[in-house]
Amino acid sequence: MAGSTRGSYAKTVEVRRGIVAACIDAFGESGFHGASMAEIARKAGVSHTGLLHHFPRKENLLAAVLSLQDERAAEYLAAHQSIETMDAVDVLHGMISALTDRSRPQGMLELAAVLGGEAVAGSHPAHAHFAERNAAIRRFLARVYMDLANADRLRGSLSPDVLALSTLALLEGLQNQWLFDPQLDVDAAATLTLSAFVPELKI
Amino acid sequence: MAGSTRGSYAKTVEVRRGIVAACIDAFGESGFHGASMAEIARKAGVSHTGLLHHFPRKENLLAAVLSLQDERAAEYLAAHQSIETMDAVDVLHGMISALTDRSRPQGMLELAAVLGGEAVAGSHPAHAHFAERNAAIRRFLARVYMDLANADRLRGSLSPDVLALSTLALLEGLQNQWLFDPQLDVDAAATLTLSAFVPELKI
DNA sequence: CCTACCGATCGGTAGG
DNA sequence: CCTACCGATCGGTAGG
Repeated sequence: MAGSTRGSYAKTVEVRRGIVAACIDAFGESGFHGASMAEIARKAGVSHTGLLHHFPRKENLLAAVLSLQDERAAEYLAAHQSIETMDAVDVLHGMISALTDRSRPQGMLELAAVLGGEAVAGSHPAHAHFAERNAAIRRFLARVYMDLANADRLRGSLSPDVLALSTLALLEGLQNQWLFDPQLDVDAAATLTLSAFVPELKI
Repeated sequence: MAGSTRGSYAKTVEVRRGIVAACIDAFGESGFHGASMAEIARKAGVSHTGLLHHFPRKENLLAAVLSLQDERAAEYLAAHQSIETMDAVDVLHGMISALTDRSRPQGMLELAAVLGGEAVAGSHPAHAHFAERNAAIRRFLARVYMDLANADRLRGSLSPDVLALSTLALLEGLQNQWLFDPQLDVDAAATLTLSAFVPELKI
């Protein structure tokens, strides 16, 4: 009957969710190449072959994790109002406070940093994904800075494109430094540094 | 006789050098976990077991590569005058121009970026090494900025420590962005951004 | 004939 | 620095 069918589907969804959660854990800890299918299966509480039933290839796990990241990012933007109605300075503040936000579901943040770092390698299966993701963030930030420039809320003579590139580099770089040394106050460093270009960011 | 002994040593040194060069290539392309011992042996022109004769464990290869990096960095500092006699602004210029310097021996630069990115993972065998290396660079940069502050050649109110942290984050972040998109003019972005704090850096 | 898995094991390759 | 291998594990697949 329909009930049992729905039950089956529901269980599949749940198991797959658990597997992806295990991947976030495993990839965030050891990277894509450093994590093994066996380790992921163990963390997810399924057998090795059970894991393969749901995700026939290791790269399918990577794709699922990257999709979830994109989904979460879209949800975040939707929840925190649309980009259109959000003030540019609030956008920057939001990106900065996300640097060390431990309240984010599980280790999504560390995962992004670890995979993004590992994907610097040209042959990494997620290299193209992060290249496109970085370009998208730069385009987004360039619009933010363009808005600020048009409203005369920018200090200095740097172009929106240069500011976008340097901001992304600074934030990603600070996040990495923080993962190497959680003692560092990278939120303050980000705010103080960017306030040289966006005075309203002060404090 | 002494001659043959010397010959043996010379060959060992040469073979090991070739193996380390192969590692720079392989690790820079695929990362530590992504590269295989077989691939490294092939690149170095030795057998799998020949490789294991010189480096019994994969992590020994990583250690050799990291040592060579440290050695090269020390040579660089020695060649470009001692830090003491070098002007602070020239130091910053040098670090910026190193970002995309293709003339550096082989792929030492990409290697550093790929391993440094991969080592963001807490369980990575080079994690502690890069944590210490980052801390050393921050200490060095803090001294550079302290010198500039004492000579009143700094703009703004950021502390040397914050400037050091943000500078390292910016430069490493820009290097990563450049590896994802070599079209980007990251040297200009670095110079323009840092010139907000060090006016003499202009152009 | 589907699903959600299992225990066992494939051929090949990892580091050693 | 080679051939001949190991115990374990890799990603992936067999039948049920």
